[in-house]
Amino acid sequence: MADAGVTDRFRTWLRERNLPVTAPRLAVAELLLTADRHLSAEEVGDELTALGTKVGTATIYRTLDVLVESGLVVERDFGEGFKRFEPARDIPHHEHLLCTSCGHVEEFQDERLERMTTLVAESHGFARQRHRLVIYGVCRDCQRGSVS
Amino acid sequence: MADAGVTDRFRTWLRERNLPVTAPRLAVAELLLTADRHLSAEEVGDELTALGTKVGTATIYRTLDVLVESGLVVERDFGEGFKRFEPARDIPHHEHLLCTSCGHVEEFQDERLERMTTLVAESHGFARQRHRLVIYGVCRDCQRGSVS
DNA sequence: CTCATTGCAAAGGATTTGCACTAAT
DNA sequence: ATTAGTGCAAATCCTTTGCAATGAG
Repeated sequence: MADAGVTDRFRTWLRERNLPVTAPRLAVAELLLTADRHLSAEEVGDELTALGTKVGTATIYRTLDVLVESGLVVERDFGEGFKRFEPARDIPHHEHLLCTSCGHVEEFQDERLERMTTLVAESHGFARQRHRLVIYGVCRDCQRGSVS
Repeated sequence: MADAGVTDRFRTWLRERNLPVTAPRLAVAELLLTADRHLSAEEVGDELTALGTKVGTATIYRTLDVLVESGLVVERDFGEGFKRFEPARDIPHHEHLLCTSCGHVEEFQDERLERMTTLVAESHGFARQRHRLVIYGVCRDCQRGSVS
């Protein structure tokens, strides 16, 4: 299965700096790197428990930090009161659409945004570092049926 | 002084729905409505204490809720781990620039953003509700001198 | 063996809530 | 008098930290 390869980058990254390659770390990494959704720390824990690979909360948070540091995972804050994590794909920078009804997240890109934010920052005397755009709305599915 | 008039809108709003017009509420409202910065709940409390008008934390949060409900104040989340509040001015919608060094906040407008986000949302099947854009960078002041 | 990681439980920061008490109308 | 608001402390939510036990290299 190709999935095994997903955690290899993390394995390598750990070995490169003589950090222990442990089962909990690999479990979190594999789950997150193959995830198709933007997961919260709690969700990561729940999914792992469901998979029979229970990992302590502290370890989850600590591993998430390591994954973010490794650059394999990106941390997101959509103003929900907690953070979500997504695998860092090749996409250089992308924005998010968040369904305020079910929490579903979609992504999109817009190069104009990059230029626009740089110009705005400059005109205010700011040295731009990054930006964050989130569009809130109701997704297709939620617009239809009841979301019980 | 013209400042007194600032809280009148809040007074009226409260009276209209038979809600008690209390000293703590007016204190929070006056401070916030005349603020020139985006304040956090904690800052509101500190400033009030400094002014000799100490208000309990719970009351501050409860009053902030009321103020937001009244539409006189707007709540912002810049991903700092806490919320900030600003008086709702006439500006229909504006974006923010946040200095990652000192926390200074500046605002700007861009009508194109409104249109762009609506189009993007539509193309993804989302019914757009609102959006949030924050540009992070280092402000002019922080780019110079040391920020001790 | 040695040092980093793990897990649990306690600690933290921001915000909320329960409740007896006080105040607005 | 009523009814809602107030402050305090306890409680919650998400996340971090202390520490003894465990495991990777």
